[in-house]
Amino acid sequence: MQKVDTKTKILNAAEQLFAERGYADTSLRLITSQAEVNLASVNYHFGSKKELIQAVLARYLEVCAPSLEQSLAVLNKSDVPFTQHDVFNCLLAPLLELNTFRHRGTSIFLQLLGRGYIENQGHLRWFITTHYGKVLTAFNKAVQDANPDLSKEEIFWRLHFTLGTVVFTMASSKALIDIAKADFDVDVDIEGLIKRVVPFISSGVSAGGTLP
Amino acid sequence: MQKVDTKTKILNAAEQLFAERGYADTSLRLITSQAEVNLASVNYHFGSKKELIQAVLARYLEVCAPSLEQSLAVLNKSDVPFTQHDVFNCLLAPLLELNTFRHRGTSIFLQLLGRGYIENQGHLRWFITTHYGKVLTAFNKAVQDANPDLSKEEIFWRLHFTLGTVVFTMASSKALIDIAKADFDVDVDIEGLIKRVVPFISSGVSAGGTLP
DNA sequence: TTATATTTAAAACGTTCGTTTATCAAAGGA
DNA sequence: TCCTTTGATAAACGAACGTTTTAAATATAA
Repeated sequence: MQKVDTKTKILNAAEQLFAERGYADTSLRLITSQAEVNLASVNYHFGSKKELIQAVLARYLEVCAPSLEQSLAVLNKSDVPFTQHDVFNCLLAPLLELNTFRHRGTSIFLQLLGRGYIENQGHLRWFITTHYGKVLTAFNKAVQDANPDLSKEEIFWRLHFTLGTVVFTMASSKALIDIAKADFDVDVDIEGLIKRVVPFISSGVSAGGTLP
Repeated sequence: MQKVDTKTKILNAAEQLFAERGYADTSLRLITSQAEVNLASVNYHFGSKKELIQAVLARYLEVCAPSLEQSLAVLNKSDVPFTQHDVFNCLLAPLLELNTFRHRGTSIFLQLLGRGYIENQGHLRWFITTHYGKVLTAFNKAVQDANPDLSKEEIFWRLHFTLGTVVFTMASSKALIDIAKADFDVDVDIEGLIKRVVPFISSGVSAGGTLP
């Protein structure tokens, strides 16, 4: 049995609890007791709770961001026209790749991202933006090219609607999956959830103008 | 100048702060200082913070729920077929009606609802469900009738996606409106936001099956 | 080995929170 | 009138939190 150092034990326990309960509702005492390390070691290794949160996210961003950038770059460099469906597919592969990086990695990452957006903590918004700026710009460009009929402003709104859909779905994915099991006796995992949400948001983004 | 009693002053200050900052991030001390009343009066008049939160929501539910029920009942009793667009329009009028009940009432109510869903406080989920059970059932039936090709399970998922879109949009409406003003120099109010989100979710709910 | 740096451990600090208590003023009814 | 109820106010309570301090233990290098 390999020895896992304290820093990693903290990160593993923290990402699980942050995803399940949110950042504010997860105390350092809960994390350290779950990780079976001392309370003070969080501040020793990470400096503060804020920096721990950023470190938890950083582990995923380091894996995900380059993969996403490359995927979008291929699409944007291409000469053949592409659809909104292609754009979302660009996101899908790098996101699902996180499941090989860690068990339930995709779900955890999207939940962490969602919690960060929902809990109004400026430092996280800033942290994500600085690490995701290039990806977001590339993604925005791809969506514009896929929907030449939509104004930039319309795209702005619809991408935020999309973000809301995904973030909310992931943040409450556990509850949704449990309800689906109880009400419809179906087993849905995170991949099944994504497969169901993509048609929804694809159709929404490419929808016609304001209803008559 | 009419005298406003302490209870109402607390409710007014609380709903504003809850909508802006969320329930957990709004302390009773902030509420009572804003309302210019004594700290202990919250527990005197409402019993606890939980009950204050429920009282804040109740003021809106009492106005909104009957109106929504009636609106949906008319639709469900009708013999002529209706579309998804009609269903959402059923929600629109009672929701916008809240703007006459209170300044920015629609926005505040949807934000309160969204915060309640996002902040995983069981008592609020329970409170909303018991007060909204009939409306939700009627709404669900209307959506099924408007989309006979979709299975109940598919509708279940898409309605939760819709909920996520609306809730997230409303919870961050202030930020979104500010960004839109800065980036596109447009003034969007809550009504404009709804007009933009309805095509998105309408198209999403009625979308075709899983993408190939 | 000794000396130095790193990591763990326990305890306490200072703050904020929801809630409770104790006291007092005002109002209402018999 | 007196007495009870209702409401307002200041003060304090106990718990939980992030963080800091202090000291001991462990690893590293000379």
